[in-house]
Amino acid sequence: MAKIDDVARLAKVSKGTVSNVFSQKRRTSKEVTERVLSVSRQLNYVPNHIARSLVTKKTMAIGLTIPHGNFFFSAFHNQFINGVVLEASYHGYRVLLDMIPTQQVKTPFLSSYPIDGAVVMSPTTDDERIRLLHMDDIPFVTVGRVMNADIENAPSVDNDNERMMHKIVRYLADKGHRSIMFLNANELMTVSIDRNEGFIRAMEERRLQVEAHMIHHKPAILSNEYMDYGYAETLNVLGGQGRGVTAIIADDDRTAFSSLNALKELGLRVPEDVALFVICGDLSMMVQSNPSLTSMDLRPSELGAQSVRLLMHKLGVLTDHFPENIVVESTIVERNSC
Amino acid sequence: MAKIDDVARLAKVSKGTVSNVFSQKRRTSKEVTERVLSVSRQLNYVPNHIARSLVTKKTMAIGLTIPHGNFFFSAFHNQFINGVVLEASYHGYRVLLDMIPTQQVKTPFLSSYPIDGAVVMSPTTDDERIRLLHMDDIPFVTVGRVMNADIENAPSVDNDNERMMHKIVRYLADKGHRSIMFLNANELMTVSIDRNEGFIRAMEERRLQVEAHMIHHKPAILSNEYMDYGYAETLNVLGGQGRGVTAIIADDDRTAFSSLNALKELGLRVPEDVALFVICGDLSMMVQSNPSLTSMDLRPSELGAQSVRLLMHKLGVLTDHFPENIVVESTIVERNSC
DNA sequence: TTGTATGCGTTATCAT
DNA sequence: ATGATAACGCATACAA
Repeated sequence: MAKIDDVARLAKVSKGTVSNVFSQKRRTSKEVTERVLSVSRQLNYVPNHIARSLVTKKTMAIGLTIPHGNFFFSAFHNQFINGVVLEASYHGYRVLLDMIPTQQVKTPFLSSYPIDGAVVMSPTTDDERIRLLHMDDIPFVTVGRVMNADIENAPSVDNDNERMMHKIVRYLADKGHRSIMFLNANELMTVSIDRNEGFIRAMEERRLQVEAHMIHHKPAILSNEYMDYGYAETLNVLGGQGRGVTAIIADDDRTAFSSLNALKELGLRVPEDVALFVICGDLSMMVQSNPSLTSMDLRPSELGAQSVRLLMHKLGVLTDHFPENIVVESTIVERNSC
Repeated sequence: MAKIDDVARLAKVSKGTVSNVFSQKRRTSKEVTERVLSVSRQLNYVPNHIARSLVTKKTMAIGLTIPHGNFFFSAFHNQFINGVVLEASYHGYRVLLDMIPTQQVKTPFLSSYPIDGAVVMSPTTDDERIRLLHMDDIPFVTVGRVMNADIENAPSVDNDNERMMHKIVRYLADKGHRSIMFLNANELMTVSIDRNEGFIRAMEERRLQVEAHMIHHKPAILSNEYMDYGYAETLNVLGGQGRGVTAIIADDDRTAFSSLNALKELGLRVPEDVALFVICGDLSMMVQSNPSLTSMDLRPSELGAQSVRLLMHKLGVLTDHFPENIVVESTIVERNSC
C-alpha cells in the first residue's frame, strides 16, 4: 500500500501538501492538486484511516448498541437501523454494530472503543451500556428515556409514549370498549414503563377499571415463553372465565399475530368480537394480515435518523440549534382490526 | 485520558511492560502485572485502540455489507446478522455495518477502510462491493456465489441452491402438482440465478413443462412494485385465464403473504386448491400464519456464523483446516400450506 | 523478566 | 501556497 511519502516524492511536494489535498483543510493550488491526485491514482493511494484517526482523534464511526442477548430483530429494529445507517452515511459516518452478548466474549472493553459517539437502542432501567459510555465520556443518544440513577439530561429521541397510549385508549374507548388488555413490551425497557403509566392514566381518565389481568409484559428475550408471548395471555384472559376483555393492544407484530392465533382458536372474530390494536409492526405484514391490523405507527426510520442527527450535534458536526430531547410523533393507521 | 506513559511512570515500569500486561504477548511477573493493573484501574486506563491498530495493522473489526439501496431487512437478514455479530464478537471482532447507498454520500472511499475483512451479503452479478474489496486487498467472504468476471475461487458460504430447488420440486410433484409457479428473488442476485437453474432442471427431470408465466423475479428494491411482489403475479397467473398453476414457491415471507392475500381474493383455498411453499422466512410468522406455511429453512443464523468462521480462517485467526466453500444444508419444514 | 529506541502513517504547528 | 518537523499512543525488535 502506497503511503503519503511515496505520493509526496513522486508529485514533488511535501507530505503536508498531499495531506491537504485530501483533507481539504487548507487551500492548495489547482496545479498541485491535480498533480497529487494524478500520482495518487497511479499509486492507488488513499489516506490511512487509522493513522488519521490517531492524530485527529476522530474515528468517523458511531456505535449502535442493540438490545443484549441472543437478540431478535423486529420490524421496528429493522427500520430503525435503516434510518441510522442512512443518516450516518450521509454525514460521512460509519456504523459499528454492537451488542452486549450474554455469553462472555474475548475482548469486551480491553481497549478503548473506536467510536466518536453512540446510539443506544431500547435503554433499560439502570442500563449497563449507558454506564459504560458515560464512564468513557463517549457522547451518546438514547432512543427512549434514560433512567439510570446517576445520569440526567441525557439527549434522547423518543415517541410520545404517554400521549400515544392516551390516543390508543381514546380510540378504543370511543368504539365502546371498556375492558382493554395491554400486551406491553419487556418491563425493563423504559418505553414500556412510560407506556404503562400512560395506559393506566388514560384508562383512569375514562373511568375505566384497570385490573391485574389486563397488563402483561413481554418475557425476557431468552426465555421459552418469548416466542409465544401474546398467545398464552390471550388464551388465558379471553378463554373460559369470561373477564369481559373486548380489546387487545399488542406491543409488536409478533405479539399481535400470536394473539390473533389464540383468538382464532377461541372462535373469536376480529374485529366483531375483539378489537386488536398493534403498536408499530411491519407495515407490509400489517396490511397482508387477515384482517389487516390497525396500528400505531412509531416511525422507526425517522427515530433512527433523528437520533443520528442529534448525535451529530453532540459531536459538533452539525451546529445549528437543536433540541436535546426529540419527540417523534406517532399516528394511528386505521385498518380493519378494531 | 491516561496514556501508557502515565501508567508506566506510576507503576515504576517501562511502557513496554505495560504494553505486555495488556496484550499478553509475553509473560510478565505476577508482581508487576498486578501493580500495572492496579495503577491502570486507578487512572482509568485502557490501551488506545487506534494507536494499537496503527502498529499492529489490525482493526479487529469486520465489515458487513448489506444489499444496497434503501434496503429493507427481511427475516433472513435479521437472523443472518444475528449470527454474524455473535460469532464475530466471540472472536473478539466488531462488526461495521455497511451499505452502498444509492444516493451519493460525503465520504465514499476517501480513506482506507478500517476493517480486517468483510462479509458480503447477497452478491450480485459483477458486484461493485466485491470489486472494491478485491482492489483493496481486503479478505472477504460472500454469502452466495461470486460471479464477478475477474474473480475466481472466492471463499463463500451458501445454501445448496440447486439441490434445494430439486427438493422443493420433488416435494410438490410428489403431492401431485404439475404446474408450479416460482416467485424468485431479484434476478441480479447470484442465488436467484442458481435457484432458477435448479428449478428448471428439477422440473425437466420430472418431465414438467416450465412456461414463461411460471417464473418471476422480485423487482428492484426501490421500485413501487417491490412491496407488492407476489400479489399481482398471483392474481394474474391464477386468476381468470386458468393456467392450471396449483402450487407456488415464494422467495420469502413477504412475498408469500402477498401471494396468500391474492389467493384469498381469488377465493382459492390453501392448501386445498393451491399449495404455497416459502423459502426461508421468519419462523414465528410462518407458524402464526393461517394456514401455517410449509417452508425451506435456510438457517440464516448458521450462514452468518459460518461466514464469519470462514473469514476468521482467511484472517489467520483460526488455523485449523477449513473448506473454502461452505454449504449449509437447508431442510424442509412441513406445515399446513401444501 | 524488563527496559530502550524506533517506527506505524498521518495531521498540525510553525516557518518560509 | 507550500515545506519541515514534531506530535499522536502504542507495539516490537533488540539489548540488558
